[in-house]
Amino acid sequence: MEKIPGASRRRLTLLAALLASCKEEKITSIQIQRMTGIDRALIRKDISFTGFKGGVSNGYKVQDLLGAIRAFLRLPLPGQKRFCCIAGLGKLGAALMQCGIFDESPFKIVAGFDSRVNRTEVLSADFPLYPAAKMETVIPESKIDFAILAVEDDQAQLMADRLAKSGVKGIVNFTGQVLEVPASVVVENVSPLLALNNICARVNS
Amino acid sequence: MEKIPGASRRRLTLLAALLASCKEEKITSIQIQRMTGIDRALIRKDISFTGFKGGVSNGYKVQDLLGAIRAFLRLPLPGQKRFCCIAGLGKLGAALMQCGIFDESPFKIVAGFDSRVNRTEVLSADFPLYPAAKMETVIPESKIDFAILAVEDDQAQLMADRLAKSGVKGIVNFTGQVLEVPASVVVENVSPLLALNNICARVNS
DNA sequence: TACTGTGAACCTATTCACAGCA
DNA sequence: TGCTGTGAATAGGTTCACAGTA
Repeated sequence: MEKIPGASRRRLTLLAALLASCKEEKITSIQIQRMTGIDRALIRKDISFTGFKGGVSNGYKVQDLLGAIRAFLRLPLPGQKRFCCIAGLGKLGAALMQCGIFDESPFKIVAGFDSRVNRTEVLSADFPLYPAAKMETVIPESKIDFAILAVEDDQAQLMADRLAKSGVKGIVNFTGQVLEVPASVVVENVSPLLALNNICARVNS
Repeated sequence: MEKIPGASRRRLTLLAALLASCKEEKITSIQIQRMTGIDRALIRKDISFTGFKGGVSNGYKVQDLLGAIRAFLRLPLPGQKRFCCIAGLGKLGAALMQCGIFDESPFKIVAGFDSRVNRTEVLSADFPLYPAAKMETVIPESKIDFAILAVEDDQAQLMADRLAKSGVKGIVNFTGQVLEVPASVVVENVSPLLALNNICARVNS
């Protein structure tokens, strides 16, 4: 992929999510500005990075633009499942695996891990649950690329180390811990506590 | 607060989280670089924005630095609870309210809302659960500043509108929807799907 | 007319490089 | 020596302004 500003990449990912749920046939940069708060010139600039030139005087065709962004960012399509696992099957991890948000998505949970045997035995899912000790073998065998980390904070770094060692490329971090990972692993922090703190810092500034 | 780069503010919030769980007495910018991947010069620059000058040749005192960052960003301390609510008591919302991650935090969930009466009646929590129709009265009365949005995607914008109208200052958005909110409301997107897509975009770049 | 696409200007953010200090 | 703190240089990101187009 051609090098684009990291900030543009994040906005384009967000724009793809927005377009995916857009009911209209066409959309303009001004409408996108209203929906996202991002300046319309910046939106057009971001779109221009993708090489998409389909815009005409009354806006972009939603599906075409979405396709262009997905292709440019190499975002997975719903048909091309990427395999994920959940590490940590407490209340939150169990809810994530059961709540169905991945159902229509390009991501498929194919394994769950917990260090407590009773969790993997008590819970049921339409994919296998393993004791955490099996991570190093199951993750490569099941071709798992991404992990959702939902363990207790005090186990977070330990599990992140094992996920990294097992070869995952990315971790969605629900824990409050800041994870130290090799450069080959990317982390997205989605801790509700961190998010609330970020909100406080933004509100107070 | 003096104006600082938005990127610095986010990093300082992350640094505060890291320091809060740091067991050592002192820490250097190089150690922080190792733990976070952020360049050490940038870390020192960020710290200098807070006005903290406590660093000496063998690093920063962790507690002092943490205090300085919290004061500068006006982050809440565990003792000064900020009141929050959860909107959407499905599997994910219910797990968030029960999993205890807010227990030791400066955030206290004081209300839950769901548009389905059976959810508010079936679930139990140590704070009251209300039908969504009560949001506009309960939120101001209970002095709720922040909301955790965990409804189904198709209700997300509707609920965000009502939260905004009820006066919340910030929304932690667990849904896959991009929310359109007034400028007075800040949104932090923590959708696992968006996070996974961001990871894909970063991995492929 | 109302939009897109984009060079150029401007502003923000990051890195460098080094003085100052324990 | 090994760190912090910070001005200066560079790189990155955003906004402006306008030509081009349906």
